[in-house]
Amino acid sequence: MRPLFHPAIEDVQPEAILHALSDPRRAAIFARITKAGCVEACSAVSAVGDQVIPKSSLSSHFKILREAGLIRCERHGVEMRNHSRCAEVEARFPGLLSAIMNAYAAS
Amino acid sequence: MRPLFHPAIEDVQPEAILHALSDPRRAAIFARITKAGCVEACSAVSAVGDQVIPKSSLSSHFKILREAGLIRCERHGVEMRNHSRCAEVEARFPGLLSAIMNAYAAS
DNA sequence: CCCATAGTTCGGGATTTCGGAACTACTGAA
DNA sequence: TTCAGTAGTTCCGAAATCCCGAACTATGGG
Repeated sequence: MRPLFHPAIEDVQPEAILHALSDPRRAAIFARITKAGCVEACSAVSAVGDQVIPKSSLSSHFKILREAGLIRCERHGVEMRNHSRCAEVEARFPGLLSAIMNAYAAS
Repeated sequence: MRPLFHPAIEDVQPEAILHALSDPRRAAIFARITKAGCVEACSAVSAVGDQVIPKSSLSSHFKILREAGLIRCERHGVEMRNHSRCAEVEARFPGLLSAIMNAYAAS
């Protein structure tokens, strides 16, 4: 399997990050990956709140997060490990991710 | 003319703000309104960069910014005055708007 | 092999966005 | 008061995007 595309941190665009996180389900997925020590399988987040997410939708959510530069995905056997790129993104856009996650937590 | 709808600051949702600002043109419009002492006519931002924005599109951009709680619009004679709600939003979601605007400025 | 599991891709229906044209709201001048 | 001009909104069809079930691919264990 060919390795998945990940943008270099300097190619990461604010609009892509805002678009990715403007969906509360994606924001919740990203928050969970970031909190969970930066490693988790995709299907581990098969539901957000009480809402079940079909796996085709889930797959596209992960793709959007990945292409926005928010997560890094690599296959380990049959499952995927998802690492948060939180630290890299924070270095490039200081305060952005923490402010967004705080805003969701406060709402 | 009936007054335009504006959400109360406590009803403002992070996803609406992120969605509104995930479009670089809307982000540029918001930045301009915020910088320009919080007052400006809609048609004063008829272009962003070298890209002309048709007025029906401009109207919908302003509507999205307004309904997201980012700006306050009121008619004064034939034109509209747009005030940034930046301070209110910063109070509700500390650091959010400044981080977003900095990210755009840095990219 | 064959099966089970984890994700991806495909397809087409629902939703959203875009922008030109027509419309409304307001002002000032004749 | 009527007319003309300016500022924005609404309408509507085309284009783009989102959503999710079904089919498919990739991997590992019997």
